[in-house]
Amino acid sequence: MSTINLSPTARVILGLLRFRPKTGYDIKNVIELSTRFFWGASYGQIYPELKRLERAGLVASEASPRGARKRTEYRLTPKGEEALDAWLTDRERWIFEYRDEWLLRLFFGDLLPPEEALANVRAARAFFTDTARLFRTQIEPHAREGAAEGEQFPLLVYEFGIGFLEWAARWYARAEERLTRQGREPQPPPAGTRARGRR
Amino acid sequence: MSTINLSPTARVILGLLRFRPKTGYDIKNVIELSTRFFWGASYGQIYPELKRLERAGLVASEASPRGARKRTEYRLTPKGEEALDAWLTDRERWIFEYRDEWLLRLFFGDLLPPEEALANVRAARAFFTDTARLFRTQIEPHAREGAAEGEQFPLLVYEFGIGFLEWAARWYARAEERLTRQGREPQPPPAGTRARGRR
DNA sequence: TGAGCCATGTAAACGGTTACATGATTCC
DNA sequence: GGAATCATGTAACCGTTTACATGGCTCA
Repeated sequence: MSTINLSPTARVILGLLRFRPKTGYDIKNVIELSTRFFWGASYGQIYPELKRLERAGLVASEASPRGARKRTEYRLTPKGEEALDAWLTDRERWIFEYRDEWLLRLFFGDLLPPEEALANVRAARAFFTDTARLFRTQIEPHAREGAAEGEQFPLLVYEFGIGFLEWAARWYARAEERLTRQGREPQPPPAGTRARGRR
Repeated sequence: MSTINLSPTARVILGLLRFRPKTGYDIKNVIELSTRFFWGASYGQIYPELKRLERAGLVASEASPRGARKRTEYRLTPKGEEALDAWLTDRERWIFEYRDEWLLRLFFGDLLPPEEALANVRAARAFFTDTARLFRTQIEPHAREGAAEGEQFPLLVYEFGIGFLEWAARWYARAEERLTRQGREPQPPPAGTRARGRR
C-alpha cells in the first residue's frame, strides 16, 4: 500500500482536495491560479480522473447542488489521505520536464544571420518578462492571501517561479548585450583555437 | 509555404541535419549530448519522423553502408532548408513547458510535518546539484568543442542550462536555511494576520 | 435578453516513452 | 566467445490538449 501509483493528475487532485472538498470545476480553477505553471491539468483529465479515483476508493463524491444546478463535490477518503502522504514523502521518484523552444532556436543560432539570432534572443527575453508580469498579477496575490491564512508553502513555490522567470529575463538581457557587442567589434578568436567560420 | 507545420521532433531533426547529413542513430546520439535537457527525442519518434519528412520532401535519404552494415543517411533538401529557416525566424509561436514534481510536493508542504517538508527541500536540492554535475561532465565538453570550431550558440545554450541548474540549487539551499531557522525559533505571526494553524 | 460564469462531460488527435525485436560489426 | 556499439524499426501504452456539447444560473 505504501508503493504509489497515482497518475500525475491524481497527485494534484488529491493534494488540493486535502484542504477542502471540491468539484472538478473548483479543482480546475484553483490549478489555474496556483500550480498551472509547473503542474497543469485540463477538464479532459480532471473529470475522468475523479471517477477513477472514486472507483479506486481514494475519493468519495457527494451531490451538493447549488439551487437546481447540479454539483458533485469530492473529498479524500482515509485511503486517499494515505496515498497522498505516501506520495508526498516519496523522494525516490519524480517527474522533471523542461521543454523550451526558445532555447532550441537559440541552439541553432549559428545557422542564422546575426540579426535574426539576436531577434530570437530579444523575443525570448520578452517572453520571460511578460510571463513574470503575468505571474506577479495572477499568482502572487493568491499566494500571499494563502500565506496570510497560515499556508506558507504555496508562497514559497511562487517565489521559486518568479525567481526563475526573472533570472531568465536577466540572462537573456546579458546574452543580448554580448551578442550586440560582438556584432560591432569583430571579436578576437578565443585562445587556443583556429579561426572560426560563420556563414 | 512560409507558414510552418513542423512537428516538435522535426524541428530538432532539420536543425541538426543542416550541419551535415546524419542517420537516425546519429541524430539520437547528438541529441543525447546536446539538446536532450530541453528538447529530447526517442527512436520511436525519430525514425518515423524521418520517413514522414522524406515523404514531404524536406529531407532526402541516401544509402551509405559502413562495410556490410546498412546505413541510411538523411540530408536537407532545399525545401527542408526553407522550412527550417521559416521555423527559426518565427517568433509568433513557441513551446514552453515546465513540469516539476519537486515544486508540486513543496506546494503541499503545509500538509506535512516540518521535518518531512524539509526532507523534500533537501531532496530537490540534491536533484539540482546532481543534474548540474551531470551537465558539466556530459554536455559542457561537447559544447566547448563545438565553440572551438566556430559554433558558438550551443555553448551559449549550455550556459543557460548550467546557470539555471545552479540558480535552482542555490535557491533550495536558501529555502532549506529559512525552514530550518523557522523550525528552531517559533516564528512570530506575520503582521496583520490571525494565528496560523499547522497540523 | 444576452453575456458570462457555473458545472460536467466526451471523442479525437497528438506527441511521447518504453519495450521489444533483429542483426551486423568491432574490440577485448 | 562475448560485450558493446552500430543501426533500424514497430507496437502498445500513456498522458495531455483541444474541440465540442449541454444546460442552468446570475446579473446588468
